[in-house]
Amino acid sequence: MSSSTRLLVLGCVRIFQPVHGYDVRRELLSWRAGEWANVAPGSIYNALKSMTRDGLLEVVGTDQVGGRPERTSYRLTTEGEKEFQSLLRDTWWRVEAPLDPLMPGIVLLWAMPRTEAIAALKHRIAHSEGVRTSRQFVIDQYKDPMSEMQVKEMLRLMIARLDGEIAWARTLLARLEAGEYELAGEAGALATGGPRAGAAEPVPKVASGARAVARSSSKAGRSAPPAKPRAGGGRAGGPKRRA
Amino acid sequence: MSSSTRLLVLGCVRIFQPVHGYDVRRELLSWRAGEWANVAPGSIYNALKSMTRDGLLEVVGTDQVGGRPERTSYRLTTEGEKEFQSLLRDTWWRVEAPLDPLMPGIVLLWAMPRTEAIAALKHRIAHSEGVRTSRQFVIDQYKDPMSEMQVKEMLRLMIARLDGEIAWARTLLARLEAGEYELAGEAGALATGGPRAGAAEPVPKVASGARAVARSSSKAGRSAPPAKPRAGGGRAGGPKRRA
DNA sequence: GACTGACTAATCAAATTTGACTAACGTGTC
DNA sequence: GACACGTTAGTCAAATTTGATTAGTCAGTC
Repeated sequence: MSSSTRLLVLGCVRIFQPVHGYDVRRELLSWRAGEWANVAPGSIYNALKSMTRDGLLEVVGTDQVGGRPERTSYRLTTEGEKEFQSLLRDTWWRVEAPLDPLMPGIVLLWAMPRTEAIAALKHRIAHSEGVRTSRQFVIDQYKDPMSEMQVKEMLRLMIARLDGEIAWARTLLARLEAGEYELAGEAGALATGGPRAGAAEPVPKVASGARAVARSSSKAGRSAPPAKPRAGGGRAGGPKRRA
Repeated sequence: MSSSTRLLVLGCVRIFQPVHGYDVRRELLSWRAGEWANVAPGSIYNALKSMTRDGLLEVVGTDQVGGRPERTSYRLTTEGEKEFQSLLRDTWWRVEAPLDPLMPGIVLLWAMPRTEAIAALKHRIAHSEGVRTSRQFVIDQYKDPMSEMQVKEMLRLMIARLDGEIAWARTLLARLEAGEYELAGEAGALATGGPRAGAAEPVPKVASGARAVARSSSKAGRSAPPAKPRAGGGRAGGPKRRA
């Protein structure tokens, strides 16, 4: 399973050990972990099992109350404690960008009419501001000193990310309202993305036109299929190409 | 598959149709889609197949060059075009928080020594600023007018999110340096998270102590296992509990 | 006292994801 | 020409994820 799930389950067992799966599940769900990590019921029981197989957890025993399903209780092994420390460290030291559900939308934004894009952006901004306010409100109201850090810092990070997204959305909104970019149904924009104009040329084996898509710092020298330039002169999957 | 993958593959086929899987794969990988969405080779071929089964795509034909594996070419059906529009719309109108790999770290931060937490935060800030600069640089250098929007806006959103995270990290850093919160090995903090002090009480069935973890706006009234208060008085999975 | 609805504790089939692997083909080079 | 190396095109077993479903318990209520 993903290292997030491993860390979360390991951490949860570590706190409450010995615990059984259902308790871990309730705990994790009470953290709203389903909203920022992959923790569906099945994932938890699976994590418990596979980490037991890997020697990170061990079964303390099983009990049964009435005719209910048996409960299996787990606790960390020494290995598990090591792995927990290691995963926690990794999480904090490795800087990873979160998987962003909006990215695909951005890459394909040109396929939307400008009016809708503008409307959607306005909606996103308003919505995000609402969520922002509500989160801030929770922080301000929150009094339990015991879970100060976990809850408040989580909320603060959420707010910070929201702020970032709101700022970006405003900028893009301004650009779109100013007529920047070419969206669906405009000028030379392609409506359905059918075979590109100019696709007549039989895609000659050009040597290696640079295709600078998000050429960032991290992970230099990947061995993945290197971008091959397409007919049309190294476009990055863009829709445009005047006929 | 996830709707991100569906949208991405559908969008890609839509642009280049008719295309075969390998081309979609190369294109998506050239978008660095693997970094912000689930697009491994297998996922793409699977998406192609299952969307064909669902009637969103149709096979145009197959060809073969020499003794290489056969290539199957796909294009959108009318259904597929509708689904594409619908997914794109959804992506833009539904405001979803990205799955954040740092959240588990925050929830479990108390299990780390303060010195390491501070060091890690400093490292994160420095690293993020570096990435930020590099992204900005790419934007400034980027001249291809054809893919202006896709590339630049993606980078701008990444930068905006980074800015948010950096701001948050600075704040938390300041708090930690000021001695706020109780981390591993400090005062009444629990070292290993073993059975809580006070766990002697056999977890009586308390009625319903509110357990306000990230009680935010969205999704009121979930039917998920509602937080059951634990022995120890409604702690939110926190580590603390003075003996 | 039967019924309703919520809670407990998982399980399982189906769908999805991963990424190493295959196997033919091209190109350069010694 | 033999060999290394990268590319093309996709496959497949294994691991993981999903979430509906099972099946019994319990508190309230009509």
